[in-house]
Amino acid sequence: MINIVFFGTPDIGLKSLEHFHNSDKFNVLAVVTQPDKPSGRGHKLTACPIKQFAQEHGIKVFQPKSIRKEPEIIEALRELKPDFFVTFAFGQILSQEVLDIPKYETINLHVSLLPKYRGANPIQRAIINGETQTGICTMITELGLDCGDICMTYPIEIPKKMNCVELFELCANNSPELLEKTLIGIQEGTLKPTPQCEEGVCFADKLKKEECKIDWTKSAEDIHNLVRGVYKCPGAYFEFRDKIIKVLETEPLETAEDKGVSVGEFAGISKHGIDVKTGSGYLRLIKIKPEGKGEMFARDWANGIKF
RNA sequence: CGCGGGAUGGAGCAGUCUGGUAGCUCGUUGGGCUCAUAACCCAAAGGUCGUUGGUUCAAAUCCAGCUCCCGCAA
Repeated sequence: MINIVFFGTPDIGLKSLEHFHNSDKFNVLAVVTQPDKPSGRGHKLTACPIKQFAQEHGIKVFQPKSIRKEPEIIEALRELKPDFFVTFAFGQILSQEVLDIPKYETINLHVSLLPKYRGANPIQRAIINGETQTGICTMITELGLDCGDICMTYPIEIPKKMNCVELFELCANNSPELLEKTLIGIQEGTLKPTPQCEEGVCFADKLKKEECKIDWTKSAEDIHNLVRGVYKCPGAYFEFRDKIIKVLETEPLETAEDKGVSVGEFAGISKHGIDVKTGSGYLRLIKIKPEGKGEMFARDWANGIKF
């Protein structure tokens, strides 16, 4: 039986926590997660998905504001005598004092093929940049940003039409197995972590709202990548009559025919969607979500607009 | 009590301020035109206007309560 403490916050780690909880090879001693925050309409305090799961299954929960500065929690973790810490989208930086607690190691799961896309938003950045492949990997957590030695990797293909929510799910689904193999490998001493290659390091910065505004002078392909890369979180958008129109699904068109409109204007409306001229090629808007409204086909939206 | 938008035939909207015949763009069904069509023409079906109560001769519209959906912000 391997004793672990799970550090995580959003639902991408839920599958992994669930896997450890249900496995008879592992024992989840406790969960460490971010404090409840006001969220949603009405600013009600909301527990994160990891905390909700832990509470429903009677797992002890710690919620430090900053784990480095709360000796009581650090002491409590030490007394649990864990074999491993597992971190997965926790959202706080650990201190060396914390890293030294587990008997073996602190293992982090990162959703990219390191050393590429270190940082906060690797999944979305990979899609925005038009990557055709990414992956997940486990690593030894060190003090720097996603710079520890790599334990195991698992590549994942990104089809041209996949959006970030689908990719999130793929990563989440493949994570439990990789974590399990990593922990067992390290415990048995059969797995030797290897340092990251310093060549090819790049960072996936946090997404800024401004980046999600569609710049029609870019190519149809680039905009398409942005749309699926930030799908629903927070969503690519443009403005129309002072309203924000989010774009959920698009398709770059092959046609080279010039329809005689300027960049950013609607070149045609068909039952398939709305075609917009971009800096290079045309982009067909298929599904959108106007401000204050639900998700709808672009065609339906156009029906209600009086041009 | 964070700020705001919305609920009207199957879809998207207008109409609400100023109460008085249920409207627009589509979709569906049938018919016509055409070599042909996703194009065009004609016709039809389809709505307790979110819900409850109030005001009124009369409420989608005015007043009050309730339910549900969504955007911002965090």
